[in-house]
Amino acid sequence: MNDSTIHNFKEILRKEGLRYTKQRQAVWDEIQNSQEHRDAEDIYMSIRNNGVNVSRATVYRTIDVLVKNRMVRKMDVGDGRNRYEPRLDDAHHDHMICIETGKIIEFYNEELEDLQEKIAEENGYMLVRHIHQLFVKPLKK
Amino acid sequence: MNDSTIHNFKEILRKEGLRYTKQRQAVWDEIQNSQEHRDAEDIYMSIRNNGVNVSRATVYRTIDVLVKNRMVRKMDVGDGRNRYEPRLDDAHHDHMICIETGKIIEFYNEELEDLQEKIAEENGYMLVRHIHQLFVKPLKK
DNA sequence: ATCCGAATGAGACTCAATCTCAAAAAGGGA
DNA sequence: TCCCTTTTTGAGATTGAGTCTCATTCGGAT
Repeated sequence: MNDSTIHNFKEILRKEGLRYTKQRQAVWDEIQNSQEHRDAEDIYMSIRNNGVNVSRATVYRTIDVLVKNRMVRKMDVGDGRNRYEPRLDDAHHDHMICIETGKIIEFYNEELEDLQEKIAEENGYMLVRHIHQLFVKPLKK
Repeated sequence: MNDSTIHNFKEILRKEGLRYTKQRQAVWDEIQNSQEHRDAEDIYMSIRNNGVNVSRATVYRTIDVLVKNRMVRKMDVGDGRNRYEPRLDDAHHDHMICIETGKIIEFYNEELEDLQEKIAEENGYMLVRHIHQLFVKPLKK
């Protein structure tokens, strides 16, 4: 974590009328510091292993704030546990999930993004957000 | 339901080594007869209201068989309850969900389908299946 | 009609996520 | 700094979709 991110995080808490606590900071640090796609239990355990006392309730509550403020992205990979990743830049991407290894690959394709907006508009709607996951398996060599 | 669908359903049960029961038929009838995107509880309640005694366990178990045999499509709309719809023809489509009304609109776009395969291949993978949902709101007039 | 393995169903169980509420902590004021 | 009010925390209870258990019932081949 660096000064600017602490600052931003505090700003968001202020904007939301929430107090700054070490538990909330720990949740944001934990998500921010590992650029992976982690579930809540994983985040919870890591924080505890780092010596910060925190409860699952607080982890979930803080994640909600972070998601609402677009600092964290929540993704449903279809196995019943949501995964979270930091939105360090604002660059959007979707995910490809290997059904053999469980590996998650990020991808971004401009044409795909444009096409989705076009489809929504053709139906009289405006695109707000989307879920897009490709379940794949390795190409045979 | 008509003769050909009963026939197909029985064929599938036979292929799977499963017996034909009125509960299994009732689940398939219920999904097949309403072309909507319904959750398991809804399907379960409708069958009971039609006077057929069935349990949730049987509803879920039968849905699994139908999904496996591509007679029913399972969709995760992200609210924790899966929705099911009959695959009457084999035509694939994705969904657009209006965040204001909850309405679910089906769409299909060839270009989009091709693009997804291309993206998977560019990354060394083969596309197996995908989840694609557009969350939209009505265009202002 | 009989028989035996498969199917059913009531309710227990799982597990991620949410809720409860007493106790602890934040932070503004003096 | 200490006080005081309000918010936050956390342990454990609760929820809810979906799965599992196992005694009982049923399908269907012979």
